[in-house]
Amino acid sequence: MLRVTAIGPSDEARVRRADRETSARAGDHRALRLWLRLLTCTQLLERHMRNLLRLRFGTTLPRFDLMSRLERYPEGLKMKELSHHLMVTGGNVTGIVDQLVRERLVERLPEPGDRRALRVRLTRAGDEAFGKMARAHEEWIVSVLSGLSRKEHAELFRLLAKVKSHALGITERKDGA
Amino acid sequence: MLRVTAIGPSDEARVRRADRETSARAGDHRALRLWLRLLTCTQLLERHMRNLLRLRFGTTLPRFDLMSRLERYPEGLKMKELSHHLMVTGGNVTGIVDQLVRERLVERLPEPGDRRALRVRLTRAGDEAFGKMARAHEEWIVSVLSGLSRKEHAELFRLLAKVKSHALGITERKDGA
DNA sequence: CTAGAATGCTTTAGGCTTAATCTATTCAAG
DNA sequence: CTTGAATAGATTAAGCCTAAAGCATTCTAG
Repeated sequence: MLRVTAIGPSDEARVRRADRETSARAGDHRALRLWLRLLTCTQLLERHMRNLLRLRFGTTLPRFDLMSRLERYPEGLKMKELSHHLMVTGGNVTGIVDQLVRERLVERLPEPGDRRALRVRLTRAGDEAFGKMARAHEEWIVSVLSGLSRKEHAELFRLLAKVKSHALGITERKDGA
Repeated sequence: MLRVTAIGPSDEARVRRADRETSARAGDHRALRLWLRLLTCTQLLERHMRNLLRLRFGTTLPRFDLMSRLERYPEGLKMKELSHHLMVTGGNVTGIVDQLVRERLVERLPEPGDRRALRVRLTRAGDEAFGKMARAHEEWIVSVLSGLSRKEHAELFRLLAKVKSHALGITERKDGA
């Protein structure tokens, strides 16, 4: 029941694949197809990264992201700041930091002027562990995106910026209609 | 500690936002920045959709996705096929179908020639419920992606296709190095 | 026919994520 | 100073998702 219509890679590839966006119907709106493709792409790459992080380093993407953020702030970040940077809820950050603290990769320090707040920082061990992972991670990303020319990279970057800023404009209105 | 260097929207927007990709350092590889932007964009849109589905219809994106897939196959799909289409594990599909069955939106039917397999199909109620949601969903998508011209849509679509096919080539190799 | 492999699905354990709620602390108005 | 609102973080309940293991059925060599 797969479409055999037009564009795309080899026949084998078309048959082998039947993911979320491949079989969008002809009548579907352009925007819908674009969204499905965006979603598929991201999931594909994200899954690839998750697998590699798990197999090579026994860690997960959220843990890696959090450490990656801390690595840019040697003085540490408050929980609130972390949750803002990572675009996740505070409760989520609490859980991930808990694990990393257990593994001695990050530490919670009191925030001098505010007894409510905590400052989270990479430990020395965390910094070292992150360094190794970051180098590998960047190689993986470069490799998985190497199908595009430098020019295409730039164009994709530009278009995504536009999507992002327009979406921000919409989602920041309190209701979404 | 935010970069105040170059491109981007207004100053307020730059300050207000501090998400995952905004503060990538100058030395980071192009590919890394592109990946972070792709991730941010997708998450932004995905979160928007999740919120709308929850607020307007009391449902979730995975449930919507599954029903959306079934809607294209009136004769139903086997669990295996569903998990392939949705790019998730079989166990995951089992759980989501369980819920939808409880809500009488889909039904499991025996597969005639194979007593191991099950065929999952929208019920009449499920089909009606999905119709309403799908119309709203498409409007939301069109709106959130309306910042791009028709030409830009096409270009983004093309570039993502390239990313996707290259990534598929890589992730299909058994190891990722 | 009959092992043994493969397949379709479910179950389990564990991690991620959210919204909502709670506690402690800080801030601001009177 | 005191009261009440706001803020920082943690906790809880529920859903999503995965990898791995398990069960039943089907297929395939011999």
